[in-house]
Amino acid sequence: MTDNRFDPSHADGRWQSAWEQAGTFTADSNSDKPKSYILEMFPYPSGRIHMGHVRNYTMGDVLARYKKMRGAEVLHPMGWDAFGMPAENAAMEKKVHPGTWTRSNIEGMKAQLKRIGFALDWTREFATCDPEYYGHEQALFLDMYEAGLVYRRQSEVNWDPVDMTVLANEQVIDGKGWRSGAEVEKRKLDQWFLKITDFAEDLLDGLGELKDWPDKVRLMQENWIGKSSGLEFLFELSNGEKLPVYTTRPDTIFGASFCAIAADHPIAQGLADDPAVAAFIEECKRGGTTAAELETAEKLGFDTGITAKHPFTGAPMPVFIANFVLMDYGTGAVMGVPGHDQRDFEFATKYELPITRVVAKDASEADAPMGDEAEAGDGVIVNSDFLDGMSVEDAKAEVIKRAEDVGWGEGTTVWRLRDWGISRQRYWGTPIPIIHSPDHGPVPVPKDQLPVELPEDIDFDTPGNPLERHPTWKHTTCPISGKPALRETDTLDTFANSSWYFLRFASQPADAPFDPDEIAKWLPVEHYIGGVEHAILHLLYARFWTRALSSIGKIEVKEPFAALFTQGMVTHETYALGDGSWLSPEEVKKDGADWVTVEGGKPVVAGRVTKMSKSKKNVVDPDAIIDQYGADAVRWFMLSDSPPERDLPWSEAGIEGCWRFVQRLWRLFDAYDPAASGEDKNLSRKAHQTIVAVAEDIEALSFNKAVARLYELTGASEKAAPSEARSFAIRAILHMVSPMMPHLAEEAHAKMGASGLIAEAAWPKHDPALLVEDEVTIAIQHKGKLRDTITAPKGAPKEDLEALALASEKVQRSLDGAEVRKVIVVPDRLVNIVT
RNA sequence: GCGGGUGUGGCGGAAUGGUAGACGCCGGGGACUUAAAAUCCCCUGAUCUUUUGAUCGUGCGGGUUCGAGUCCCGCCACCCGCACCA
Repeated sequence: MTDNRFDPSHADGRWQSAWEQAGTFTADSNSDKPKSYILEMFPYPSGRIHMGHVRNYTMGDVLARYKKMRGAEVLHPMGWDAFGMPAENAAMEKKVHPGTWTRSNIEGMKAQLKRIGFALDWTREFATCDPEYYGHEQALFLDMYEAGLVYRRQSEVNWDPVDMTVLANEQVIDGKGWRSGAEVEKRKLDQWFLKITDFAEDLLDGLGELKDWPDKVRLMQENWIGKSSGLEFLFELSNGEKLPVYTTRPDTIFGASFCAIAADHPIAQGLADDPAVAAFIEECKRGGTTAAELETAEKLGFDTGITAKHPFTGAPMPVFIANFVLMDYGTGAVMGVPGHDQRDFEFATKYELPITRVVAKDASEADAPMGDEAEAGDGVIVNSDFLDGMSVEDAKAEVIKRAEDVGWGEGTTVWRLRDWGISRQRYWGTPIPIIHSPDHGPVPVPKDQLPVELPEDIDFDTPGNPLERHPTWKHTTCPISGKPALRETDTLDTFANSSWYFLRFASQPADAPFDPDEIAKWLPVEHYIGGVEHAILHLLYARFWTRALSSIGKIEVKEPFAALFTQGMVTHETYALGDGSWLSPEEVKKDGADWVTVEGGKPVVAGRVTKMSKSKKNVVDPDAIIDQYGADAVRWFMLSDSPPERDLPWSEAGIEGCWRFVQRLWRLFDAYDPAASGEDKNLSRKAHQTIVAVAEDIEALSFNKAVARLYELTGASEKAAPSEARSFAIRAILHMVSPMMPHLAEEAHAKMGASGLIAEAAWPKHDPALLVEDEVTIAIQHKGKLRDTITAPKGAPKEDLEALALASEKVQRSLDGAEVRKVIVVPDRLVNIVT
């Protein structure tokens, strides 16, 4: 008996080699075909590929292979986001060079990716730690420097005391370092910044054109950019100084009863000689910034004794130092309007400051008492002199106009977005190509001296930046004077590396970061797929670099990613012993309805389905699964069942089901008879309908639906007797599953005697004439409930359907002699009888 | 607090306002086999009913409609972002 099974352990490797030898997935920029750039977020080489990568790259792979079948020249590259702190941590823990560690991880992960059979153009592979890549990045940095988009200033930074480095605001989560989890400290350091705020308006407006991005991501970016408009104006203080404040509610200015300044505001700092003031400032800094702490934090203030003169009434108002005012937003000072701002309300209540109503539902409620919270809503201005009776909107404009006329203030726009601090006191990153000259200050490294390469001989015996303490590396000469000078020892934030890699994939000349003509051919990326965790940081920075490079004439394209898709996580059930300690899936087995340990049979609690994570031991290693079931079963699993944007629960039973289907298909392909004759109208129609539907599903990234339809057509083909239509259906299935299960498809394709690679084949053609049903099932309802179904010719006239419906025995029984008042007929669908 | 999302069988999930539960998984029964694996066939929302069938059923409460998982109004629960941003 012949072994009629598909054997991935032989087939997978064979076809992977065949594709590689044929250069099947090498993108040709000079092709006449329409271009299609499919990109998944490149991985950080942390050690091993995990199921999340497999899911992400399988989706992109299906799109890439599908696009190729539809006649596109596809660019589907892969590379490595290779700089970053884990490599340095490994260096410290395992005494291995970050480069060695990274390159070895890349080698291992590349081998893993190859086993899955992704249709990647490996000729374009690079790692961001390649001197060639980061050298070009340094060139781009200098281009931005020359264009005035880079500047250096002393700034208070978020200092991570564990990682000994500066963190971007985005990398501080609840007051803790995003990686180390350590409480972030404030330090003043000279830092390099990129002027992302110059592009705040463009980045915000650009979101409107990104129709194929998830609304969620666009909203998150919109909030992050945080545009607000209002009035910035000056208060004259009793000590002769002037205090600038910013408000979005100039309409409520007559309700102001105090001013509040941040603890690190210059005026507060100027008063810090007073021990009481100094103590209060200290207290403000101590306050936590976690959600829970902020929620419950009491509004605290310190009355400076200074008063501010109200710009309209001239009334003196106390100036407080307050713990709820942030120095780095607006001017670091606010006017307090307790009636219409909740924070001000709480503050005024505590310090017994006047709470005046200046907005009311209508003019007659001007004297309505305030409740126990501020009224931030819309209404009519009251108790406000010349503003009385105006709408909030009109009053805002009027106050701004008067301030500008007299000259004590002006309408402004304030952004939540800050410039991007890119200096990192780290070794494993792109060296910032600047030389600090004693005579000329910071001087760019001449471009012909790029790349500024990292030294190999470094030590990680002590915390801090190894570049800083390297004996020779930083010593160089000033490019202008030739005198001894020092290199900048900070490296670029790793997010810089991932801010332009998609350009380098599209074009990689040796002597330039990219060729703009090549970029124009491929960009924007048609589908960009990755995790939603990059919704703000990476995606905003990448958009910024693209716009910045566009603004200085390096490229034409303004938005890098035409469509974004954020896929869900791969999850798995968790298992724990009674004491709460986690168990891996291999350590447990099912005993009837219960879970027990494999060894000892101790009872196990099957817990929540959560993201695969090492700490919960619910990780499934792709390699082990591929060993057992081959690449195609895993790929099929990744596409089945769950919609791609939702989480996908991994299960042993599920992968076994996929494995069974792989074999089912194999048997079906094996039964293929090219010479079969005879008709099978139903199967033919189903095959043609499936060709259309699966294409639509893939284009909508609804892989789970495409999978379901392929199951259906497979089932129907299995049951059908040999016919020409069945042979057509089998060929169609073969081609339609080929982007999803490419190894099986190639193997079967070859076995059927077809020449060439199915990876190079075209998507099956459907015949529109064969899509049409000639008979349809009509639902018959009585009072909106289904009573019977009948079969009728497609396009049957309404009267016929009505007659057929009324002729139904079941319908007559349901009617039970009642008078038919109305009959609704939807052609080819249903008849609803109303009594 | 603000913003966004989700809610359908034991589970993952289908369903242009028109037969709810396609497809897959789990489960049950059977065939084949010395046996097992593999494979194949049947059943599988709930309740009642001998069959025919009937009633209920898409988080909850209303509404629009001949007809609502789908549209409208009001709630609830869970998940994810952001957060003292003036």
